[in-house]
Amino acid sequence: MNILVVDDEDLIRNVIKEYLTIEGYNYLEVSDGLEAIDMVRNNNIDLVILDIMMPNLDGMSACKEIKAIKNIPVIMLSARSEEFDKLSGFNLGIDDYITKPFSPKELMARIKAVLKRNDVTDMFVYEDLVIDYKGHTVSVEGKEISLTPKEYNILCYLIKNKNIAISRENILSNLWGYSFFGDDRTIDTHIKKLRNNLGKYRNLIQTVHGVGYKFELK
Amino acid sequence: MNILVVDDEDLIRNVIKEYLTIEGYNYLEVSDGLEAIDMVRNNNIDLVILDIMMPNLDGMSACKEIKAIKNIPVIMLSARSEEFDKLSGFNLGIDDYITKPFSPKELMARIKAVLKRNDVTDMFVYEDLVIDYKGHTVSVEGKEISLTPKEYNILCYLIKNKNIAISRENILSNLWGYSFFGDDRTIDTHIKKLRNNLGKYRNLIQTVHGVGYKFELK
DNA sequence: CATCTACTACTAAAATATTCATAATATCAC
DNA sequence: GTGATATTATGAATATTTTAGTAGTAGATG
Repeated sequence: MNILVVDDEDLIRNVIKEYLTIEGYNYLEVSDGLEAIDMVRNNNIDLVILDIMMPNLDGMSACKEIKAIKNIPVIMLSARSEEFDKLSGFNLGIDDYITKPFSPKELMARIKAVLKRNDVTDMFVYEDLVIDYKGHTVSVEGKEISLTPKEYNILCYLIKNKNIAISRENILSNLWGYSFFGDDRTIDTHIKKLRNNLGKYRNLIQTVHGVGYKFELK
Repeated sequence: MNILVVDDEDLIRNVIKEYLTIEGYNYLEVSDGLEAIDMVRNNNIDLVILDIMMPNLDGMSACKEIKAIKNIPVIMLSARSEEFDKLSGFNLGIDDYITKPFSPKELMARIKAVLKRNDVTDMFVYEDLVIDYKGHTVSVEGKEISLTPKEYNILCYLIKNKNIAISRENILSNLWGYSFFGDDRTIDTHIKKLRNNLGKYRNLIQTVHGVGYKFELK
């Protein structure tokens, strides 16, 4: 289990490190949100502990990005004075929350709980189309199919919004970040490839003429 | 708006009742989780306010059940001492959260906010004519009918203005966006096709001679 | 450097929108 | 009511828009 700790305070990181190591977790650390995103993108992280107040990129934004890259559990840290932030976090998909100063023992308990909880739910299954979010794999009829990151992300995004027609712009702004000024139509190409890869499940991705696409489960 | 309050303390219920009534909401109450589930199953509840600590079935479990029955917003209540419970709620789809003791005014504000957030009014239902705005689908007698974008948009627009006669110009300027220099009469064709697609509901779209069209619900 | 991925441009195909001629219907003056 | 007139409905042909598919290039990755 690789756990990434993101906090700009050395003291905090060191305390958490000590406890994580004792508990047998693999420990990784960075000190701001941007590095965290990089880390998640390039390493096989299983859980992120994220401070809210950080330089470069705050915890909320980082959490959003992280969840977009890979749906791994995130536990947020915050100073007691930031109580209000709690609420705006509800929609970010935060998995747990703890206020500073916290007891390391409590944090460990929460990590265990979150990991356990996510063990069960980290799958999408429809007949024999299975998506293992943790392993980043998709299989059809028991056979793993290989998707590119874009294909995988689009699939997950459509599934997350299943039965909802999603516009190309929406997909772009959610999966490309905010810096893509290219052609909408690149989505079509990804969708085409995705459909081909999905084989007999290709028609779960419906085109909504004049709007975009939709993952439809009856 | 029917709001269900689930709490085993009479005092709390009464306070909330008083405020909800003032605000013009319809108030319903039960005192434990099991009753709450029953209530949601059999009544048209729009929002649930749910205490965490309750006899019979705790708030967390009740919330999970409720969300499974019907996707209505849930606001959780908890005593300050129950801080721990906050966390495990994150994955239950809780819409908001407030700790006791709370100011009724704040609770009202949250209710309003949650209702607004959830009120995308994403369905239109008349007998077995159903429009799923999110999914961009229309079904009659349980069967999905396929509408072109223009047909769909016109239908939605007429429904949005139901029982009001809408001129062709009005439709054009609202749904075509760009300045359309073609023939008004293209609307007639769309209406014709729309009516055909609506099958037994074709006559909900009435012709208002000399004016335009109207979606009429008696 | 070799390979995989993302993107773009272009063409084909499909779906949709519009026009137009004609039939049907409503409205109104009488 | 009747007929003249205006308005709407319909069917079919045509134009336009949108999406799918193809292929190639740029760019990233390892």
